[in-house]
Amino acid sequence: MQDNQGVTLVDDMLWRGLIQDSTDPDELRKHLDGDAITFYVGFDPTAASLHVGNLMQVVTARRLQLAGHNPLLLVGGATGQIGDPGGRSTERQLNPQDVTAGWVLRIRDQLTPFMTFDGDNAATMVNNLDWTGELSVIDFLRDVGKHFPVNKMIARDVVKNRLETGISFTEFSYQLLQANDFYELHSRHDCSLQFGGSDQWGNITAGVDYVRRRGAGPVFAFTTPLVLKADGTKFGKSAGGATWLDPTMTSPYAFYQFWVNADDRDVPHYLRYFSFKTREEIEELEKATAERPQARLAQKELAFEITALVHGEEEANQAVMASQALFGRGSLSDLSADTLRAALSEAGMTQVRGELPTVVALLQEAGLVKSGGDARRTIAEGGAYLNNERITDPEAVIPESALLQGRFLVLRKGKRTFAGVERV
RNA sequence: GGCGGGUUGCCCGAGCGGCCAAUGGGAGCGGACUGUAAAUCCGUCGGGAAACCUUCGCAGGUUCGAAUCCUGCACCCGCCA
Repeated sequence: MQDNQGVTLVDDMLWRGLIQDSTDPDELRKHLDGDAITFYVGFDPTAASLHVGNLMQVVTARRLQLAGHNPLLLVGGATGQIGDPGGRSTERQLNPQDVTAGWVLRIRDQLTPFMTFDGDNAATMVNNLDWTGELSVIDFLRDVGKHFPVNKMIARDVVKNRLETGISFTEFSYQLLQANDFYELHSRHDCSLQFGGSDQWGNITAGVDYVRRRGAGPVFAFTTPLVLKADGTKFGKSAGGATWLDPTMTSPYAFYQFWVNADDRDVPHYLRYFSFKTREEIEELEKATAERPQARLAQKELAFEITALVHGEEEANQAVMASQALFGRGSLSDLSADTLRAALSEAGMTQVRGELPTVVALLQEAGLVKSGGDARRTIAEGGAYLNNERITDPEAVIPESALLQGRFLVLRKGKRTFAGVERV
């Protein structure tokens, strides 16, 4: 598998830094750069939507499919009910089964646009509940459990880290389920490769070992690196919480802004991990950033590409347009009614009727502050703006003349949080 | 089963009868500097315009007055069995 410039899939992935750990690197290369194979990557339904932290896996699966391999996208209806003990110090709160089942459907829908489901190497959705749900306790303990030495299970980092603080048998068993998934997918779909985030390495190798113990295989695996941020904070969090892929949970505008605001030092990594641009294009962007960082060219290109991938090109264009209108140099009063409406809708629009309220009330209604005190504080700190002019009097009633195009107000908190108001 | 320790604001963590809406740190938020970046510095961080109201696991009680004392309940963590 290689493109017309002779760069193989593995070469490209190595350059991008997508391979953190792998079983036998030479074998992995032969496998991935050879004939089409079937691979799987799993997503557990632990929330109603995937977030940018999951994007690495989604995009990598797409990369492999574009290179000609056959994807199995597993949404863990079974494992999602058990809970991966990894990456946390306390027991998970189990969600009701019907909630998890609902999330499975949503996440399946969410994954769909990233992959192709027809053609020679069509992707397939699978759910481990299909083979785990009916497994009896006796069968599970005899057929699966017998292959897992507890001493090895305990030695795995994720379990070891929890031994002090506590881990239930439920979560302790998680690795058996994931290992069994690999075996089942190997038997049912001839799946020979699993990948996942580096936090999944233990679970993944448990699967590789298990397949071998059952006399099948060989199967291969690799993990993608944890996305790190230069400032040491967690990737994916931005003002107020996670950045979700679901447009009702994180608007396309906010999603676009998430990427635009990426730290200069992180952008080169993000481009490699998430973008489908070529190596030459990426290196070009890096050069541009080094020369004129304030132009944020790389951030903008990255933000557009990822937003278009996740939300479609139309939404991405809207986000760009809104960003230009709101952050642009020009005066807001120069914007047309249509542009204002569209831009503010992207940022979040609130409607008010009749008399315009005080700025404190308006800031609250627009959702920029969480209480009246918060609004007053923000104004006192000089962080509240109406139509890009700093608000100084919290009790001021907004005059009719402030309405842009006779009906819009642009509220801003701090440097970059906008909200629109439309008087109807 | 026994003994001891713990449960405080988003998180960590002081407080141990009034001066406590509760020290300190982190996160968050705002300002300055910039580039919608980083670093740094400053400010802010329950609700209320205020009076004042609601918070310190839950429910009662003692007291003029409790996060602080007592009783019961729940959960967590050690040590012993």
